[in-house]
Amino acid sequence: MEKFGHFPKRQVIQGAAPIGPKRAFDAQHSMASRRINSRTTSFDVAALAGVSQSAVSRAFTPGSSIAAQTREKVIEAARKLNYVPNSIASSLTTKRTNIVALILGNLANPFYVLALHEFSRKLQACGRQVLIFTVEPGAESDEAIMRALQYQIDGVILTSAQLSTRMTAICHERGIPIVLFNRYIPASDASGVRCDNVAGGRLIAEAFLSAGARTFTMITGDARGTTSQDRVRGFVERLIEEGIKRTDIEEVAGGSTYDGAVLATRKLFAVHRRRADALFGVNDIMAMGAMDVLRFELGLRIPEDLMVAGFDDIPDGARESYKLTTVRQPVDRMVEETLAILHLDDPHHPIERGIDRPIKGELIWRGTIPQPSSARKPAKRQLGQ
Amino acid sequence: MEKFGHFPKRQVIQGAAPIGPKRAFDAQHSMASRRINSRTTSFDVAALAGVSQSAVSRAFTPGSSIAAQTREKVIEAARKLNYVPNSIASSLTTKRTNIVALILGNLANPFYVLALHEFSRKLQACGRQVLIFTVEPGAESDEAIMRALQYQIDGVILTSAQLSTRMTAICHERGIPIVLFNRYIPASDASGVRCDNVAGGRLIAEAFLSAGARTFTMITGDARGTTSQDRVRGFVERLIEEGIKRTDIEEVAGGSTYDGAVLATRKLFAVHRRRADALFGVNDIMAMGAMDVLRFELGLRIPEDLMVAGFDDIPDGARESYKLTTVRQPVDRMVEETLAILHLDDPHHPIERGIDRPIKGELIWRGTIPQPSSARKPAKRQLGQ
DNA sequence: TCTCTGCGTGAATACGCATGCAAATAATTG
DNA sequence: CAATTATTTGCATGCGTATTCACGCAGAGA
Repeated sequence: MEKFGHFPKRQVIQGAAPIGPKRAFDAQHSMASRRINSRTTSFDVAALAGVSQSAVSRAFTPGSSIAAQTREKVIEAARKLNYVPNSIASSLTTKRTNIVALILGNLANPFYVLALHEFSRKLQACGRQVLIFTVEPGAESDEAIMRALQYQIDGVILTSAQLSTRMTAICHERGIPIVLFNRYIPASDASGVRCDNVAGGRLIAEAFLSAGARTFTMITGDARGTTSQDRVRGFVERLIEEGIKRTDIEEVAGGSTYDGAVLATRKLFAVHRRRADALFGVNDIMAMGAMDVLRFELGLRIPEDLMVAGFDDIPDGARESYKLTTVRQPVDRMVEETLAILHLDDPHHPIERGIDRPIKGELIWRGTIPQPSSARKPAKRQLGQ
Repeated sequence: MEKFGHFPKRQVIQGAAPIGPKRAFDAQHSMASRRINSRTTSFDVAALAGVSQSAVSRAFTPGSSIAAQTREKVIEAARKLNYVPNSIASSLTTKRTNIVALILGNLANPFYVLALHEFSRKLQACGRQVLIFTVEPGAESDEAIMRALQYQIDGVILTSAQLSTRMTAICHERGIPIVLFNRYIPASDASGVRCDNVAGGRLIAEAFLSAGARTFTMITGDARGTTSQDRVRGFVERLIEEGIKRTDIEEVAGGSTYDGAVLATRKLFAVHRRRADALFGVNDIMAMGAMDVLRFELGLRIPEDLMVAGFDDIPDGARESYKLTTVRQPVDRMVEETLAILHLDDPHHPIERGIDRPIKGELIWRGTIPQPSSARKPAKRQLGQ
């Protein structure tokens, strides 16, 4: 891809009326405004409103020192010219772009779509923009972060992608906060917000146990991330406490995807002819992949023949086809915490390093585990309308 | 939200070695680089490499006039300082941000996630960034577009949101191309790329007819958009051609969402006790909502008791739980065409107005319509790995 | 050896806006 | 009414980079 291009010079119109040195500026700009693609600038507005460019700037800067009447004049002139302030230019002086980079590693998992939506909503609500970077699942995020830095973003949010120590350092060195979403890196300088995955794993174990399960299978996710590991850990921990033998818990890697879980389930049950009472998909999308294989390829009934649980509580899992019992990750609060750690409102706030903020999830009973008597109504969640 | 903040002035260090006026610039910048949050600039790199700032700029501009040896020196110095060019500053002079605004109206429909992913991938591949705006479904996109304009984006892509004539005009006036994705507005200045929805609707009708259906129901989407209308039109058109009576085709609005389709289906079949051979969900997500009601609330078998078809071919519909027969929208080509109309590579290309580019979809046979003998293997599509 | 190209280079400047500073005006007080 | 104080305003400048212009210099041709 060629980066260079031909950018036309401003044409100097010769026949213009003679003007004094003081008006040179205005003239230059009003000439320019005839050109196609020329933006109208604060000078144009200033000229029309009969004030200085500073006044225009102030009119659009909340809290700055300007008379209400002047502001109105300016706003009116701006309206006439369809003027909008150039955020790019403004960023150059303020050193704030109001842009946050969101690095997405796995859009195939609806959980991250949920997160994206929530981030976008909340950031838009406070006048920021979201710059998206998609990274192939499991790939390094280094390149994406470097690109983000070029755009002088105010902060970086990283979901499901690897983060190198070097990148963390580079961001911090520049005063750019970076927060991991739904993961954390132990003993790292990078901060992160996540669900309390260990506790969540325990909730699932608890649910299975309460329904009488004694032998278990797990489909695990990305082995490099703590997220999957922690869920597994909490799950196993709780089972062991209850006297389950480790040999009665089998795990297979499902790569965090639906398709990966399909393969894993086939291997587990069709090839190895594994018998188990319960299957824990370390996230919902994998649990759903497993369910489809169990039901449609192996002819098993859920939960009668085998119980299933997931983790995340994505909207898809709530549908009648799955009615997946799961642990709800409180996306809303997680997003809130993530933004809080970014301190977008206060550029001078020292960067929060090494924070690990686990947030409790909640067990959502639906149809894939027989429910004890002390039951509540099944919960549901929606995205959008 | 306060926009203003206190930005510390650069501290002038007094005890610095005496320097000539020529080096004042360099000194200022190298002093600055000690400050927290200070970016290293092209001047810093220039100083270290022993060249002028122009040379640094040229080193990072492909195709510019610079000796290979000089470029290397500069790149080396930049590497040492972790320097990356400031795209914001560069945009100020080039008038190109390499940012494209993507306005999303309905992330709850995986089709748009698919599109987002593809846009992101393709744009990143050619060195552009994607600035995301989410708009509540059905809401005006005006505000989002105005925000995008502030950021001097190079183009706007609009999915599933209303576009006012005024906004189209404002964008065009500024030389910003705007393209509708998956919709078009008749007799409008705005260009758009979409699937050939009429033809797609006909494909579905054809499939139903080939399986022997004679009475039909439809769950329709957004009545304001042409997308749903066209699919319905093609569908009905083909049925009428085959001698189906209009009274044997009923339609209910499903609001383009899963939940809306659930309600619509209940109304249609549970309340009105409608009988029909086939149900056409105007998009996959609605067809899936309908299927879940038909199967789990009404106990109907698909396709034995009732055939179903969707439109889009989202990955979710391909799963064993649904195996939805549908029309595949060629996202890949649609995205390509959309970007082509944007002409990002050539800022001087006149804006393409009023283009309507329909792209043929393809019928994907899966399990929800009994398949005639001339069958192919069911197709599958994936997002991500 | 001396012009004629043409490439490489540095100095200077513009891009559009925010802000420190000082001047000017308005509001307040004694 | 004069003396302050508070509020507005304009001027000038800087933010970091791309690009124009003019100049230096090496190799080509005469």
